[in-house]
Amino acid sequence: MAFNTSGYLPHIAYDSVIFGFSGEKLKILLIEYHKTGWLALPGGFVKVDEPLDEAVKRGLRERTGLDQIFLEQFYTFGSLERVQPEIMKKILTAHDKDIADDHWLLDRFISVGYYALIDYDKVEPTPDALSDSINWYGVDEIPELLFDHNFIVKKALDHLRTHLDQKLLSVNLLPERFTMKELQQVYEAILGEKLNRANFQRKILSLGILERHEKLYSGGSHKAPYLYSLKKKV
Amino acid sequence: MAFNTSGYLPHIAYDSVIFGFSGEKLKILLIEYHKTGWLALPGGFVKVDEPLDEAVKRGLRERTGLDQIFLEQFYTFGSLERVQPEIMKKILTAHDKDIADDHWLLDRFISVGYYALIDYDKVEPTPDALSDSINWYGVDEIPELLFDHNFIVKKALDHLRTHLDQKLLSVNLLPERFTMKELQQVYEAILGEKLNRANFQRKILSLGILERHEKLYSGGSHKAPYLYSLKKKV
DNA sequence: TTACTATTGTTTCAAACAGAAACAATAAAC
DNA sequence: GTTTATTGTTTCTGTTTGAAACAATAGTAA
Repeated sequence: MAFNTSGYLPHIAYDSVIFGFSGEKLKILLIEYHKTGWLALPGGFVKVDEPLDEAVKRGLRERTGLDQIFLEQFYTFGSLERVQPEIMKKILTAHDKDIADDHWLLDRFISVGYYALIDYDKVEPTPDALSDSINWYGVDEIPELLFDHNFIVKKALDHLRTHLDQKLLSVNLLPERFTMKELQQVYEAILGEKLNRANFQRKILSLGILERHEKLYSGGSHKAPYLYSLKKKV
Repeated sequence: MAFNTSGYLPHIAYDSVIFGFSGEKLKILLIEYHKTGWLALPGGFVKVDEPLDEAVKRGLRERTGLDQIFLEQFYTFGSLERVQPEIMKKILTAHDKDIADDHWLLDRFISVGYYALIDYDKVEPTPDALSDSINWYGVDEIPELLFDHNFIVKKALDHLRTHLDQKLLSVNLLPERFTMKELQQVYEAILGEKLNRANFQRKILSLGILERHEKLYSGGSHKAPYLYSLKKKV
């Protein structure tokens, strides 16, 4: 075990699965590492005197520019298979860093998985020091990722699907005001199946947590849909 | 940050909420620390080359003597409020250990919460080196616990309640063969409310995952109930 | 102005489900 | 046999859900 003067807790990391909805598809953000072209989830480390949640928010702010976003922890990954110091070493050396064999980043890490739901259109994805680029990928066309990140994405999607309905989680993927059709599209993208329009509207409205606003005249030659927003808490 | 030759990962712990069902009430195991009388969840640490899940199983085996038990991770606790080195120091010194101020156990810990469901009657609770005793406490009469352990118990119960139905989780709290009444009592103890007998039977049987066996003649002067078990997977 | 079209909001109808109560079966005691 | 306590099943009713039809309406085009 290497001594570590980085200011970060050793052995502990987080990975975030950042979901956005593009208008038709559910997507997540992936970073591409310098030179190697390897893809992975955006993640980071926890400062020694920083709450875990706060560390994840910090990383998200740096990556997306967004604050106040929906963020939830879903699982902590602590297997041994996920430990691959050779990979980490290559990433670091590709970035022109000269790394000692006992550098703390080459140690074993246990990683806490978080997922975020954000308004796709409000984001300016920003790479960090180690990554060339950060881009959106549809959840049904995720390429091979480093470490156990494909597994992490799968777990995040599972979690999102089973908790979809609590308090209309999914509105976090839309702008403040949205139409019923947009909301249904988000549901369909997450669940990966078509839903019945009439029943969807009935079910969502029966939750009683949406507020109906003015109509949205889009210019189409048909009835204009209402805009909705989440009811403010009383 | 102190250097650590213990063979355990620093800064990472787990806490386990071990549920058992006594025939009427849902209970959990709590340890009492040497001399101080302080109560806490049984927990432990992860060896440097040990999978997280394995570490928790190991601890459970030592505490309960049981292997092959139902175990699930539910949340990871990483706030700063949970860091209380003074408390940890008192526990260790009460145990006649002379502890340096930079001992690794006094550092900040992030703790992964697991819960286990076990057959109450099969367990011989066993204290560890630091604890005097380990005993059952009804979930509605949990005393004040150390650190954030009351919060951890609450989160575990929440998680158990919302996931109760998946694959009849709760049968893990009963012996292999059980009556419908016993199963209903487990449900009632977990949910904290009475359920309708006829509807419960109908709902559970409609899941189609129980096998019906011979009747259980208890000696009571009334119709004998059937015994059930979980269907083996095909 | 008046059809016409595309889309959205609402209603209807039947099937499935859930909650409460009644009914039926039965093991042991008297 | 009769009685009693408990368990297994059915019936009745009201509610929810799924699929389809119906109604409303914003623009387009004759």
